[in-house]
Amino acid sequence: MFKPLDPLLHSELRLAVMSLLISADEAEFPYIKEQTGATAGNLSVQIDKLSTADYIEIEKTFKGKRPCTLCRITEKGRQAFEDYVEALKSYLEVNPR
Amino acid sequence: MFKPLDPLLHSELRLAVMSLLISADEAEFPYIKEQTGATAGNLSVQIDKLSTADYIEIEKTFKGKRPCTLCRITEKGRQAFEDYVEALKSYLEVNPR
DNA sequence: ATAATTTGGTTTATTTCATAAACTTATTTA
DNA sequence: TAAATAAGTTTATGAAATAAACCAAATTAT
Repeated sequence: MFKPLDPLLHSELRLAVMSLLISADEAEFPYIKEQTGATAGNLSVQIDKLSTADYIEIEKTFKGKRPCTLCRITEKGRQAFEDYVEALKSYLEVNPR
Repeated sequence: MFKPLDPLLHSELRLAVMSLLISADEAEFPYIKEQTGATAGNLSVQIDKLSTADYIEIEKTFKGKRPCTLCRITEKGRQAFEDYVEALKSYLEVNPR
């Protein structure tokens, strides 16, 4: 009846990050921070978790002289997001009985 | 960009409970337990929270000689659920940029 | 009849998690 | 060169989800 919800995605901030990355080739840490309204610390932690799960990949580069953290969604992440959305539907649709 | 998600509803079990009650006049504790696969303890706690927030109302009756806990969604709960679904969409829709 | 089991939960404890606060290092700007 | 800003990371804390333990009444088995 109710499909289990991937706990890694069922989190407001991580879901927002994934949502951003789904429709962007890549995004920089400060951009994600601004769009989500998250604090840097919280964002850092959540990005770590997504990265550890291989839902996203992190590239540490430089933009001029400043460090720049680039985030990209992986195929695994894309799939997980799709599955999550699918699972959510089982909660949101009105189930006739 | 991302609408905040009502933390009371952004919980797998509470969302499942609300989802059940949205499409049922009323439901008994054991039925909800069975449908959600939750343990009685967890369900009891989560139902309490929904009830404290006036998202659902609890009626303690008897079914023959046995106690029977009946749950019903309130108008406030129905509205909160709708708002939650609306907010969720901001995370799930692919945002063109 | 009474002991064991089941039903229908509640209360308490534990573990995880989200978030914020504090800190670090390098770079600009005043 | 001192202060402020940028770009994060690490640590600490408070809340929350879940499970485990518990309780009372009713039913079933011996």
